[in-house]
Amino acid sequence: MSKRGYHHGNLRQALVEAALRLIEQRGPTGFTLSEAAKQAGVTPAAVYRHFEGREDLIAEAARQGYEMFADLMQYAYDKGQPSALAAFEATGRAYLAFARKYPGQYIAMFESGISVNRNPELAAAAARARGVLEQAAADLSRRIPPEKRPPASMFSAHIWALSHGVVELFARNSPGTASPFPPEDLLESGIGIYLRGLGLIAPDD
Amino acid sequence: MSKRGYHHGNLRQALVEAALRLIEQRGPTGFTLSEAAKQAGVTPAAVYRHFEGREDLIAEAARQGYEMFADLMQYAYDKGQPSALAAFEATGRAYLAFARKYPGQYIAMFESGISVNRNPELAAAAARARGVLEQAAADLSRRIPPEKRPPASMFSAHIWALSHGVVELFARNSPGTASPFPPEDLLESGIGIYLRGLGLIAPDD
DNA sequence: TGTACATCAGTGAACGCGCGTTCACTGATGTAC
DNA sequence: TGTACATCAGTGAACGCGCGTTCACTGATGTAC
Repeated sequence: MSKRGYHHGNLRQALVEAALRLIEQRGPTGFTLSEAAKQAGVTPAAVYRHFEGREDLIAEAARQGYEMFADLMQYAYDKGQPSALAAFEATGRAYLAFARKYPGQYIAMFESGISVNRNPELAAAAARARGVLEQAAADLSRRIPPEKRPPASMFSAHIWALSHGVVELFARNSPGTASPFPPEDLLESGIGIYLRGLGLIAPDD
Repeated sequence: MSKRGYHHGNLRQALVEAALRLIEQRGPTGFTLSEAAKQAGVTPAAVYRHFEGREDLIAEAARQGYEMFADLMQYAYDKGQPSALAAFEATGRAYLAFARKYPGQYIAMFESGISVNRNPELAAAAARARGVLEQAAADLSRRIPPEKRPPASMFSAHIWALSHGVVELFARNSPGTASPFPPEDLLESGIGIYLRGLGLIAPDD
């Protein structure tokens, strides 16, 4: 497991990590295969021993991101059990926590322009992440009388969209505007109002 | 006003339009100054008679987008008067309508990575757009008892985030996943539930 | 109406650059005997 | 334990490309007289 010498040891993962660092610092545009290779201490040509090319490297970064994302949300969901409400709220918080803690992965997943259907492993990881949120939404919506219950997938799409919007507009400094509120508060209060609208928490909670 | 010949006539605007077309087709990454010049029937060097460079051209495309965006939302707001609720809902719908109708502008504004503070004109246009939504939110929230009323800027931030999230995740085909619902329905139902949560529309509407 | 001239929007050639990708190679590693 | 050899992860040079930007120029346009 010597890191020095002609053979790297674990170049594949080192390249993914360099790519994540670059994507985080310079955005998906600023990322280059050559720079990632350089940061891993290796010639650009060496990358082709492990990946098909630039896009394939980004896709692997995104895949790893989705795996972590799904794990994190699953963990939050489990921890909130047996309360469906607690599980759901923890899952929502995990979304933002992930975006904050792993910005490189988040950007690779949602802003790099790579399709989630690029390869089966990536698609599977993304589906798993989506599944956790939908499960949490389904659990919670079972408490709503069936005739006024929205489909669980719509419910979770609302929360996903709100979370994503908060991340993109207020949790990143890119638009130049300082966010008016801490993103965590913004998301938490938004979800709170939404759940009240569904009758899932008391109006004067 | 002859379009042919040595002098173009209105090259500046032609370049902006070519840029918008390219941004729409290939994303902010795929856009190049040279290609925009070519599409406008002109040498790349000619661009420098009208813009400082590539970024400046994108910024102008975004500025025009913000102006249209603000106009559209202002029009929707006015049209919904005197009902605060109708005005607000129309404004929300205008958000999505803009994103759909002017994808090039939308991408230049929100996905190109250019800062809204890049130049004063751009900042002013963006502030005007934000102002319309905040006004609509403030009007509407006046109906909520003061002690349980969230700040209007938080209120409008929630709606902006939800709208933006719906656009990014479900109104574009980029993630590869077919959207589970029409984005318009998703946004309308999401806003409906949210407003119910604020007590602004009847629980069993 | 005609001529001289200033203006300035465009040309076209050139630049240096870093990119992604390919290729024949080399030398470190690990295994068979 | 030592030697021969297969494997294969990395090298380094080369490629063609299109990019953004600069520069001295040219020729169309419009105005003054």
